[in-house]
Amino acid sequence: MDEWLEPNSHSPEFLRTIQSRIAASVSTEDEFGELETIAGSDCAFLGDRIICGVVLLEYDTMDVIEKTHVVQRINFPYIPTYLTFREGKPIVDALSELGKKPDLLMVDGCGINHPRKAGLATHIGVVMDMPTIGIAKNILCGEADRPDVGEAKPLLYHGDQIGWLLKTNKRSNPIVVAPGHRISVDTCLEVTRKCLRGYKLPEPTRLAHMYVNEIKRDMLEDGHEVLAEL
DNA sequence: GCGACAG
DNA sequence: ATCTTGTCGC
Repeated sequence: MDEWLEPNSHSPEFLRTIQSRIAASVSTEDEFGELETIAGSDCAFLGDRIICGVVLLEYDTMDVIEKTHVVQRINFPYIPTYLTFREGKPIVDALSELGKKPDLLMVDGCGINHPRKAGLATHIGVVMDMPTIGIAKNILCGEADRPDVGEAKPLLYHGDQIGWLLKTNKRSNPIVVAPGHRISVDTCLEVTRKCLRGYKLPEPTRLAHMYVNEIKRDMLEDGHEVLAEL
């Protein structure tokens, strides 16, 4: 349903209806085979444009296979719990430009650790019917104890575990890891840990973040006349 | 009613 | 997310 990423109405009631349908379709079971590739996505902003990039990696080595990106006009404001309607479409478009679909997508944002169980990673996972994991730098909802280095503490919400607070290294604040779609709470942590290379963020998301910022830098140097700026 | 609140 | 240099600490 195209409506689910670019709603005709921006009324909170309508948006919540879409999210409740997403939530009704989420699976937190491990529904995927052996992982050969994994992709990460992230977005940057410049003027009235959103730059979305996707980096495809080889799962075993974390070697980069391919990168794709799209630049679109921003068509929705940032409103907590409605991030999907701002970054969802661009991510799906950049993802569709990959020559080969990833076995799993790591998204910068929440998964089921969302007030209505429909974070960005979950929304994209359901719409694209693919396994996804949400990687956030801050908690949107839920509570958890502070993990020690290398440790993960359960993120609880209404008595249920919806993800983890993971401290990936000594100098960084813990990150929030949660299932997006077609993956369990335990497995999303396992996969995320295998993608760590000493940095705060797992490689898929970290490289996607660097990628979109490179593009943004290039846009500022070259033809910035395309931008509406202020 | 007040505060919190992914990017 | 974005505006931005240096600086404290391991």
